Amino acid sequence: MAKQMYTLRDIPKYATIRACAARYPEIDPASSAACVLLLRVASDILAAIDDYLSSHNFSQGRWTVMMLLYRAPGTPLNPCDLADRAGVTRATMTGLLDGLEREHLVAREPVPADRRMLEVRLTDKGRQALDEAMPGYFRLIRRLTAGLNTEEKEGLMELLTKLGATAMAEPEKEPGPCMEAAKT
Amino acid sequence: MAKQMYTLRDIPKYATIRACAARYPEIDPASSAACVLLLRVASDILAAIDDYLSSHNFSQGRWTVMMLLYRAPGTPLNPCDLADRAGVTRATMTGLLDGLEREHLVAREPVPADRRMLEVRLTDKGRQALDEAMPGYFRLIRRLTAGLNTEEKEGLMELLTKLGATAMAEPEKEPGPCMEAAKT
DNA sequence: ACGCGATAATTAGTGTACTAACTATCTGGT
DNA sequence: ACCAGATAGTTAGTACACTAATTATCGCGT
Repeated sequence: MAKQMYTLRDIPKYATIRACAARYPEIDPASSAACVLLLRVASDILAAIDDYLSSHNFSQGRWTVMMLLYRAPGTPLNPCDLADRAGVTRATMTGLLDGLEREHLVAREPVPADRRMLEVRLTDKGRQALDEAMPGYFRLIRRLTAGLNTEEKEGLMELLTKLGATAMAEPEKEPGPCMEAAKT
Repeated sequence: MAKQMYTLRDIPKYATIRACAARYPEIDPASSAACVLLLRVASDILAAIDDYLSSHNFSQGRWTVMMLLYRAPGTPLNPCDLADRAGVTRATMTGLLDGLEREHLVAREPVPADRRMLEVRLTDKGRQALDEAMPGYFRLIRRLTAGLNTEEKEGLMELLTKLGATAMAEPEKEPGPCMEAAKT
C-alpha cells in the first residue's frame, strides 16, 4: 500500500563503499554512508506514514494541505500560499484541491478584494476527517521514533539541523512572491 | 529541475506542535519535531541529488540501477534482483531498463539455463556514462554533508541506525524470492 | 509423464507531481 | 488614463512508480 520507495533498499556495505573509493578518489566513505543511511531511514518512515494515511484516504500531499489549513484556522489561505508551504507547484496544488473539494473536505471561495485569488478553508467534514486521522497519525509518529529516548531525539535534531543548514544552503529556493508573513 | 519535494517545506514551529498537543494528547512534540526535520533534511538532500543526476540525464531510479550493476561487475543481475535491491516493483524495473537499454547504457541478455530470466549488464557506453557522472556525484555528497565533522557523522549514523531498526521493524518487507546471497 | 503452483518479465491502466503555456486580474510608472 | 509586467489560478501534456492481470517457463509431487 505504500506508494513509493524513495531510495535504494539494499544499502551498500561500508567495505563496498571503500572499494569504490579506490577507483573514485572523490568519495568520502563516511559522507556517503551517512547520506545513504539518512535517505534509507527517511524513506522507511515516509513509507510507514503513507501507508497509514492511505488507510484514511489521504496521500502525503492531501494530508499536508489539511494540516496547513488546520494550523491556520483563523486566516484562510490561498492556493499559492499552500503550494509554497507544502513545497509543491501551484499546478499540483490545483489538483490536490480539486480532489479535496470533490470530497467536500475543503472549500474554495472567491476573494472580493482581489478577484485573481481564492481562499481555501476546511469544511466541517474536513475537520472531522482530520480529527479521525490525527490520533492514529501521532501515535504512529511516536511509535516510529520509539527507538530513541528524548536525549537522543534532541541529539539527532541538533545534527540534522547542522546538516540541513549546509544542504539547504545551495538550492537557492526563493520563498515565492505570495509568501508574506502570517507565521504559524 | 528537482523533480519532487517529498515533504512539507514550511515546517511547523515547536510552539505550534505543542499547541496541537493540547488538542491531540497523542502528540509527542519531540517525536513529531524529529520526524518532520528528518524528512525535511532528507528531502533537501534528495532534491539536490536529483538535480545533479538530471543534469547527466539520470533519474534516481536509473542511477540506482547503474550503481547496482557497477557494484556487481562479475555477476550479471536479472531484473528481479535489481528490483528487489533498488526497492521498486518488477514492473517499474521493466520501465527503467527499457529506458536505459534504449540509450544503450545497459543490455538485456537471455539466460540459457532458465528461459524465464534475463541478465542485465552495463555496456561500455554505460560504464563510460557512469565514469563521467561519478566524480561530481561524490563531490556533491561530500559537499552536502560538509556541515558535520567525522565524529558527528558517526554520531548521526548511530542514531539513524537505532531509529531505523524500530521504524523498519513493522513494514514486514520480505526480501523477495529471487533475493539469494551474492552479497556485494 | 503430467499438471499444479510458483516465479520471471511484461503490459495496461492509475495516481501524482512536474513543466510550460494560457487566461484573468492587478499594479506601478509614465 | 493606460499599458507593460507581475501575479493567481488553471489546463495540457510528460515522467515515473504503482497495482493488477497476462504470458511464458520452471520444478516438484504423484
